[in-house]
Amino acid sequence: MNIGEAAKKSGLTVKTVRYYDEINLIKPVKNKATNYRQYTDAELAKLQFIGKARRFNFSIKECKELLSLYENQNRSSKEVRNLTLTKIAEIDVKLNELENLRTQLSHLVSCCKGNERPECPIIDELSNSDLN
Amino acid sequence: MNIGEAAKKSGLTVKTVRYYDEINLIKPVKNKATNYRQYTDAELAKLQFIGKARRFNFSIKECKELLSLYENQNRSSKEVRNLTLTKIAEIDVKLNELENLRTQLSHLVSCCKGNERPECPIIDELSNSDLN
DNA sequence: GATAAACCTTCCAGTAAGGGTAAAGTAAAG
DNA sequence: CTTTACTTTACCCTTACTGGAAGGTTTATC
Repeated sequence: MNIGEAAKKSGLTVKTVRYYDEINLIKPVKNKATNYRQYTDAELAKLQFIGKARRFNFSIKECKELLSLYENQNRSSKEVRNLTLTKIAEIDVKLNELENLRTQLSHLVSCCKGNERPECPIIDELSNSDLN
Repeated sequence: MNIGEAAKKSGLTVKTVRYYDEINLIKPVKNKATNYRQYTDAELAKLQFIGKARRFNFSIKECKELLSLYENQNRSSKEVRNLTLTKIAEIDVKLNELENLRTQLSHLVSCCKGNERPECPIIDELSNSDLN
């Protein structure tokens, strides 16, 4: 199938699919006559695989690893599991950071009257040179 | 003061400070003879202000807005408060996304034996062409 | 058969927010 | 006088694409 159909069926954009070819993630053969990319069903499945892994927040590099595990019939499920656990740990770090930020910003907002006057505890805090 | 000192006192890298000059965020005067950037105490304070706002997850563009409010003695605290509330809302969206991801990934991990065998529910789920 | 719409191609530029490195000028210390 | 530390500009690299221009191909319509 052509790139447009592959894109539609995988839920990716044509641009993205072309990009995955460019970075050697999923390289289709090319029709010699037209120079069009030709995607097989197996390649479509990989595109779908990548799309889902990306939605699960795996980076392209991690997707490459997952893809090679996906293609390797001798893989151990432990490898995949470990990759996923690492990803969860990263998400936890990010969650913590964001929760802290939220707490601090909420606190600032609760201190700020939010009226027409210039006095603003938020600006005051940002002006404070302590690094917290 | 020279850029090194300004960077150290603001907790930013020299590269970052130079970048802020480049994008017209904080432009110091230059010593004509040496072509070195000369930072005043007021500019140092702004660097510290930006550094803190960045740590609070404000983008450079938002930092520009906050900086102009910081410098505007006639600002209303409402403006600052609204910017902050918007930022909190963005953080909430991101928190939600991450929590969902975490839940889904945790579920997958709990289904995966993580042994030497190739059967892996995580890969199976990623291979599933449903978009969830 | 001509033409237009709907595909497809490559190439170039840009995003956010800097990081890395090189070559070269300047300053301070010994 | 030399070494070391600091500074300058300039350039490319990062992530994961997105947008657009200029042009080739295919399909549908007149």
